Amino acid sequence: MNQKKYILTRVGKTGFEKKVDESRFVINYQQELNPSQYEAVSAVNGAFLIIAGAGTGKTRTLVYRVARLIESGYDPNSILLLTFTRKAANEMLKRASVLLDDRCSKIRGGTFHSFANVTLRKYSKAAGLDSNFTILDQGDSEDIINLIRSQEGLISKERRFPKKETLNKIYSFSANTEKPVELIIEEEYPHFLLELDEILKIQKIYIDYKRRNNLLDYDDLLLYLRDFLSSENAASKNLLSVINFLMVDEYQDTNKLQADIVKGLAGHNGNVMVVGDDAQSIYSFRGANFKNIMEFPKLFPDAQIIKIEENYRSVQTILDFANHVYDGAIEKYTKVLYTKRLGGELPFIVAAANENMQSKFIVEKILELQEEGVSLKDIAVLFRSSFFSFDLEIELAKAGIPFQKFGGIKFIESAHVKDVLAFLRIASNPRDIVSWYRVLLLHEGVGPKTAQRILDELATARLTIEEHPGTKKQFAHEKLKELFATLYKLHTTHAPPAELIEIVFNYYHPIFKIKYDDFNKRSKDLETLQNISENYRSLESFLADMAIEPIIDSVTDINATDKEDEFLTLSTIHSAKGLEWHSVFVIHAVEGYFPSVRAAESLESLEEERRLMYVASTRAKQNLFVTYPMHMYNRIDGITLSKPSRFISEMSTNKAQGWLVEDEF
DNA sequence: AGACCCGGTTTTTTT
DNA sequence: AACCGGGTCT
Repeated sequence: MNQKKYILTRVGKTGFEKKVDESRFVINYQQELNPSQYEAVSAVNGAFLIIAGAGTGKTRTLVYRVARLIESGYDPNSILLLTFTRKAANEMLKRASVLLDDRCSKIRGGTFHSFANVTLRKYSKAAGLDSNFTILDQGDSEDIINLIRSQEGLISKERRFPKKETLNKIYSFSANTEKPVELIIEEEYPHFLLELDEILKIQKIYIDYKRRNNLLDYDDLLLYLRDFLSSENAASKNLLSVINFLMVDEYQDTNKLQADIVKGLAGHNGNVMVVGDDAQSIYSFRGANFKNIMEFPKLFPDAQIIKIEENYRSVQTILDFANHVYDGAIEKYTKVLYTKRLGGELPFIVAAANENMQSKFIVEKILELQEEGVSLKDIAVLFRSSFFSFDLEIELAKAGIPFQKFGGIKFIESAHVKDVLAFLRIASNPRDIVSWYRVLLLHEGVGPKTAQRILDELATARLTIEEHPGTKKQFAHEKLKELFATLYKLHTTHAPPAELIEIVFNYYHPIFKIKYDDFNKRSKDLETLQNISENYRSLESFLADMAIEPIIDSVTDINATDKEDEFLTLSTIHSAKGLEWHSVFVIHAVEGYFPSVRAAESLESLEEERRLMYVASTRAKQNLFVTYPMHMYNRIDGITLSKPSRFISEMSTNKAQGWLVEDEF
């Protein structure tokens, strides 16, 4: 293995790969790619930063590089492709397989988090973990923090103390940016500076709590991975010796912690290619900073920079519009997007009398587009926040237009799904206290206090999963006997997840019916959960995927025509990242909504809103409609006149056409 | 004391 | 839809 690595390095340094005989490849790379794409694709050894604007064929470039490396004889298993979502990873693997052959699907790929999960379970011992650790989602983390917060007696009216959401955000931001909590509070939450000691104390208890109970939150996955990679132990060397080529997509949205992981994964041979676009950085709330992409050469001093500027996606009029949006940015790196797709209609800026008119306009326009032969799957409606689409969803349902919504409340976050998963999580990891708490609270007569007492008993091992509390006088609830018996059965039955879910359902069903008035609607979600579980053989992988991967959205979001594959896409702009459609609507372009009021506080966040508009408008290939309601309802003032978003009011008149929709429908 | 019920409030964005 | 706070019931 070592010998091979040595030879490869030599070839790279002598520039051998530049004289490769192209005819030995199945794919004609030079012909199918433009010169800058080709330069990126044919790169083999070394560090590369690819700056690629929207729609310039980023994915294409990565896909071709994978194919070329494999054609060149490298083991697919030695290529690791980190992407932003599982969807993106699968898409790339699929495209690469079509392009070349099935070898392409053998490469390693996924998100930073999913890669961390797989790696940490495989090398759990070396990473200092139990292999059956439970992954906490954001809600779980908040629940634990809240529990600690109330135990510490920090909830009182006189004292203004950060809420669980805020605490979690502070800790997470600290982990992702690698800045101390103290600094985060100074910079972002100076009003909590007086509470610093308590905030740090809670963090300490939280960290300790997770460690004791075999729990990892999202950030821990990355933290443990980083530390594992930088540790000098045999296991991590073993892993690194296999990974020969690292590729990272959407690099502009990675943060300091992820940059360290990149360094840890590629530091041993320096073979790394990252692809990104500073103009599309929209994840600063997760600690990403668009300037980080420019720091890449600091991480790998020999890095070569390749720019890809020709856009293949959109017509020129849409690019002009998008470029104008981005022109307004204060800090930017010059980049010119151009296309050979001249012509195209000017983007529309549509003012509707009110929100409902906006929805009706969109429905009307979609029907028109369909008549022109545009398929529903080529149309998307994008928005800043997921609740902006509520009114539209109703109108779409009335018009019988099937749609699927991405972003916003997810199937997995709904209370009833979390209930079921909690049972399974206890079965997998009896030390999963959050799940115990959740499950205990489902029972009549058990509230926070009783649940906490039972948890204390469990923590001190005076009570175990096999010993129902009915034997202890203080917990003489008949119901709990049955609960413990069920959990014990789940814990000891080694069966596929689908069978275990069956056991949970039997127990949970009566509770479910009492707890939720709308149990009929919700039971569809449970069916879906069971269907998903059929695909898994082990409980652990099922639970891990449910925590990390954005599986599917709530069935309640899908219009009656369930299995239909022709549907309209409704999506938050964040979830639309990397995707494209023939026609795109961007709704609610109103000051206070997009850009959001919350962004008004700082220049940086306003800048990010601008990039968000840039991302939204560059999703469109042929038609772009930016709409806004002229009147909006708000609880305090009733119906008020709204102000169009600065991103459209500053648009020069030759870059868009204005339309007005009044109550004519 | 602790559980439970009601009603009002509040929603950025994601792993 | 979920969270919080306050008031009431057991």
